[in-house]
Amino acid sequence: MPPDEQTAALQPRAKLALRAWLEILACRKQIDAQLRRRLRRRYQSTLPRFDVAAALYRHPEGLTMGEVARHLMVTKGNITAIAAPLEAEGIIERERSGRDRRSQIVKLTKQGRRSFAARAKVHEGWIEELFSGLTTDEITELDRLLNKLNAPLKESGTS
Amino acid sequence: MPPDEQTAALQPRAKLALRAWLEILACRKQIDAQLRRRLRRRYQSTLPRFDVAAALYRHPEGLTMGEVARHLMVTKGNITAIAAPLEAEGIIERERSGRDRRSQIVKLTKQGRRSFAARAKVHEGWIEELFSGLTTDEITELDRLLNKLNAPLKESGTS
DNA sequence: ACAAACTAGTTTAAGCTTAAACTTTATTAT
DNA sequence: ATAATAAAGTTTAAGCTTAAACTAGTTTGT
Repeated sequence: MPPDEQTAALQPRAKLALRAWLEILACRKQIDAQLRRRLRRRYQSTLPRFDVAAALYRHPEGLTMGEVARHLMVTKGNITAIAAPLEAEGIIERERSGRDRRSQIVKLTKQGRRSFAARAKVHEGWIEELFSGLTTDEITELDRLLNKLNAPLKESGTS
Repeated sequence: MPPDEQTAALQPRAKLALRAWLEILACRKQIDAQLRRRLRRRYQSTLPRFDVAAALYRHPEGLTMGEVARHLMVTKGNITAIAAPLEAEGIIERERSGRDRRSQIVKLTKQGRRSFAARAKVHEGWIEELFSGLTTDEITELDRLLNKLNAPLKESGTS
């Protein structure tokens, strides 16, 4: 049998998708590495901790541990692990929920809000810098395509 | 000072980029989770091991440990860790390089090539399925945008 | 009331990843 | 030649992440 009849001719779409997937991985890895390095050098902190703080910043009323996990699309056990150092640093605080004694409400402390607000501005600048290769229209289009790609995948949630 | 004059009015581009970045993270996480789960269920294996095998499959002449690390954009220590189980499973083999005795040439074993070829076909099907939300043209455009985003970031390499 | 089923959060074990220190071998400059 | 420098790969410590088992508290069906 001719070796490339099947792989090359019949599946161009699969190859394209594979290329795009590898490119998603590459972009994510590069940007992630940059952000991690900068967070570490400048704040002696990490990206997962930043992400938890970001979720709580957007929800001043507080979130349960499980809600934080859902927002970040990770397991609950992961949040347990990240919350410990954040609490030790005085960034977050937890109180037992009145209505459900298994549950606890996690919030940023006053100090945590102040410190996150400052870091978020800096972080935004980093992102803009890392996206400097694209025009504003291209960024918009990229966001649209990624949203469309992501939409059908959202059904199966992390727990 | 008015609180939103700066953040809202002067930096729409940064907000767009931030949204796109979060969308990259979300897509990557969803697809990654799907692939990991399927590799585990079907082959009792992992994505990092698949990635190492893929790099070696594309280079039948063999690669040094450092070259594998560069292809995968991870540290050399990481490859050391992933190579151990792959070697134990009989997927890869290593031989000391003649010209440089620090170096070693890593290759897929015959069995490793056979097994990877089969898995790669299945994997490609999974990717195509996970990209079913996009048209072929959209996938092409997505790939183009990600390439453009990635290009300037490639300068600073992992080691 | 109360047993069964469920849910919130933690713990555990395993694997991935990095940065930095380290060992061994090569290269370079004198 | 040989000392300084650099490079290949490994090791170590720390942190992230998941899946699965577990604890404690809640809800549901009878």
